[in-house]
Amino acid sequence: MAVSLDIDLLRSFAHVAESGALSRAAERVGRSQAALSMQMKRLEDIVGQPLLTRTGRGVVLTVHGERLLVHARRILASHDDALAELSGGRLDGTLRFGCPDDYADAFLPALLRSFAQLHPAVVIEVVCAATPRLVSRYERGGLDLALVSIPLDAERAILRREALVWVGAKDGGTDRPDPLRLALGDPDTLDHRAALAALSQAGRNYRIAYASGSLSGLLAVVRSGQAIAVLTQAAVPGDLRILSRTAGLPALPKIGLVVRLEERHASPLTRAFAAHIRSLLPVL
Amino acid sequence: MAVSLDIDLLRSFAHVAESGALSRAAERVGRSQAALSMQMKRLEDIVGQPLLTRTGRGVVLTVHGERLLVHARRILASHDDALAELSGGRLDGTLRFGCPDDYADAFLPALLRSFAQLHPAVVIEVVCAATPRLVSRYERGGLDLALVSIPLDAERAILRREALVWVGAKDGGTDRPDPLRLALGDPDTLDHRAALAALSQAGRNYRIAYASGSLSGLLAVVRSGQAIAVLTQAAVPGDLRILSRTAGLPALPKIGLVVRLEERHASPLTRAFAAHIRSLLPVL
DNA sequence: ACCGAGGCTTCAGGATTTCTGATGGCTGTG
DNA sequence: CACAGCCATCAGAAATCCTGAAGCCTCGGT
Repeated sequence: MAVSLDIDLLRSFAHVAESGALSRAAERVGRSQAALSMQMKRLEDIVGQPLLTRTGRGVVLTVHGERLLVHARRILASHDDALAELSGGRLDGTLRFGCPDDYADAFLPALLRSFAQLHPAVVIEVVCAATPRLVSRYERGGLDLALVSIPLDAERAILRREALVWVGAKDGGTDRPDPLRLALGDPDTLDHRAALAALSQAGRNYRIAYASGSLSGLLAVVRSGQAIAVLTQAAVPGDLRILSRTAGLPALPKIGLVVRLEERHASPLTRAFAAHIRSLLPVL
Repeated sequence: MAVSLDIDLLRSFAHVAESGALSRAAERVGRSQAALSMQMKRLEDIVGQPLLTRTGRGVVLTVHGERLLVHARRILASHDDALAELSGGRLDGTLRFGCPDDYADAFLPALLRSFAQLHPAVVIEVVCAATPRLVSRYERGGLDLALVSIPLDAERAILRREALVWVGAKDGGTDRPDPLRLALGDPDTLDHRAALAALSQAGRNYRIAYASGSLSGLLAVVRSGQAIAVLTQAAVPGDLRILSRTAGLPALPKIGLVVRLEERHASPLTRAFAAHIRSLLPVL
């Protein structure tokens, strides 16, 4: 007797669960209905539990079936991710990928290099911008795929969590001017909003010393020691200092990263890159 | 040509990757070395990419192999979870399960009921206590399995994230006495510490009006309107009120939930229940 | 009440897949 | 240079899995 589940069996099972009938599931997976019947029996043998109860019209899941379905979906999702990333022989073509500029340094090199190793013929055009701009561009169809920041309390499955931190010049003194001088990026970004929210909640006075969409301009101001800023932890360059919370600055929330794409009409290449991000980002 | 990966193939592949040699992997999975060779070829056909480069001494993974290995481990972990939860025909015996008392109301009923449906012959002894006590009890061998809270910034894979919130009596006025009156639970818990940390960071004065390990005692004090408390969101009973942050109370962090067990020498029953928690908790 | 449609299971035969054991080639080591 | 360790390949055998036919059951319409 087999001791492992089988992807094909699980896929058939998922179809059965969705359609409520072996015969309809059989159509979808392109096999005879007898085959489906035998597959389900096999699955029940492997699991050692009944999964379906046969009614006159079709079948319904047992308790064990319901639980297995949860696992089956998870396994199938991982499996499809794996195949999307690796299969299809040589992929080629061009992909327009949007990446928040604060993550570009931290993630892009590893992401692009490892994907290029897998699929050397693919050209990836990277658009770096603040998340809100990426979103609008994506929605206008100007991107195939975008990595975006979202608040942590959102519903979606978060790929990775990043801390927001206060940063200042490395040699900056420990004294903080009372109207705190801030350098802030794009006004719609999470870090911008989180900074202001944290300060006003803590009742601190502040003054915006610099505001613009340009990350490098912002960093220049911070390096000059004229202001401090809020960045995602991964974006802090080595020559800046993370200001510990002992400095009297309010705590900042964490934010989440997700990948945006329409799973429905994405090309194999888009799927492959999405799967690559999903599997790599959590461990980078 | 097959269009799906196969769990057995992936398991063989994982063994090959770990041992660096087909022959050793063959021993471990109990097949001939020729079989392993053919399996790996099959896998390469399915994926459409070379996975191994044959050296004189053994094999090493290609770039594609490395990426597949990541996915393979994920898939195998899900698969083993599925089998652990469902298989083995009828499980029976007794399991000592530790659950933080603040989650007991929210999760235990669903968790125990659905597991009982799967394995009616199993008896689960539940120990409800604050996390630190569960941990010490677990470490003394007094529990087979425990659900525990940990800070969100920990390394481990978090099963679920819960918000900490301020709660007060439903009809409590909106005025807060300046030395805030707090009711706090076990002094080592995350909620206790988070409450004090948040208040002192915000510079609020407070006074501890009640402190004890008993959650129900604590709730009684809060109901009386004599004090406010910090609870995990899931633990707030319907007759208490969550104090919105507009009330001038400092923000509280979120915390994470993980399951504690020694994967090494856990019984099938323990594994089954752990797998059950892992698959159910995120969606409860 | 009866009949037909739709649905599931079972069975036997055959096609396909996958294993084993043997053989041979290759690569480093002593 | 011979040997040991390792992998690929091959042919036959074994196991698996599918198809198509036949049978049983339930439901709904006549």
